[in-house]
Amino acid sequence: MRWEELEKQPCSIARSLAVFGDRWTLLVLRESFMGVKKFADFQANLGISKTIVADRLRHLTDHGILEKVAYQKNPVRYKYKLTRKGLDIYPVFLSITRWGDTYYPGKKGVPLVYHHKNCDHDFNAVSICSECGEPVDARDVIARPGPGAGSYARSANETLSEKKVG
Amino acid sequence: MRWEELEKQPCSIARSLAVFGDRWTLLVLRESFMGVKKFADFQANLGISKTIVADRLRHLTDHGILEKVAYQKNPVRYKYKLTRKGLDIYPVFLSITRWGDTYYPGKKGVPLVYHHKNCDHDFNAVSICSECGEPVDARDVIARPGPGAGSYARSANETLSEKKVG
DNA sequence: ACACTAAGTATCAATACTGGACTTAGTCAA
DNA sequence: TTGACTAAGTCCAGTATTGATACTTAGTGT
Repeated sequence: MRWEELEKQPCSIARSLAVFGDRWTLLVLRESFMGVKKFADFQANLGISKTIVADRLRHLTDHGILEKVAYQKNPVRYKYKLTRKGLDIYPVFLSITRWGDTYYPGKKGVPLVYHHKNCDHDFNAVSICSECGEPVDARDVIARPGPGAGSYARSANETLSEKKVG
Repeated sequence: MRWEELEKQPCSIARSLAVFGDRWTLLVLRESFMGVKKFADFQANLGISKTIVADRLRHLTDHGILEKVAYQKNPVRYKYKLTRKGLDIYPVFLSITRWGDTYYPGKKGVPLVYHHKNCDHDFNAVSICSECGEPVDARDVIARPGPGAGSYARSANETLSEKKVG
């Protein structure tokens, strides 16, 4: 399977990963969420070559996740800022952070503390069910084909029609 | 920066991505969450070579995310099941799904519908603040160094000490 | 004229991935 | 009792993709 084929799969995970599911793309996004905006800063913080930075920034810009804006003229210089579409990826990073904090906190504790301005508390992110408001556990979820499923075969020794997640 | 260096960074995102932030690893995990357990099914569903499947399953097993269990003897056959540590990655996939459903739902609607057995409703995942219970937006979060931060330099034209996310 | 900066590109070497053959330990069918 | 088949892999060669180094561009400052 190729990268571009991913985009066409009837699966929101595959389609999302086609957009930002690459190692460096995810790290570039992390930098964005940390407030980094300039090409040179992305490169310096990540310690990777300019080729990758340029490629990933272009990719994210093409997909409407970052916006390239000139912040000065003569010579023209650019910054990359998150669009609404990009900001909406934040829950993914909160979830990743939560998992990392839980299983790899380090000897002295977590590396970063996240503070919620609205309620003025340090917090963790919790994934809840939109309907009942309870935290969701993988074992309590069943995935069924939706209206956009189309017909495609998979195998897991059961059909996809009623499959327990996990 | 190399893959292994990622693991040592004082950042839960970097450390988590070192474990599962690879394209194929993420897709293997998706299959796991869809109920796939057997080597041959991972390979068939993903349409990738056995070499990669073997490599990624070993990687996930080594990191305690999947568990390799013999489900029969004579001849011995194995299945790969999610551990608690693995199941706890589920919120990451819920968040990815939510984003994909929002921005790439397809013409006919979402490809998969997720059903919460506990409340018997189809649902979406929402990332909320553990303290106030409100949905978290990237712009409302500030990241500060935590107890495990150590001293390391970054640049974003500001210090890391008080940085708005986004 | 020369050094310097931010933001890139071009070239080529390193790495990751594919596809096929092979392995192992067993079953089933003729 | 040979031959075909299965699941779960390994190994190897060739190809495709990725990434690091050096170069480019368009401007400023001295």
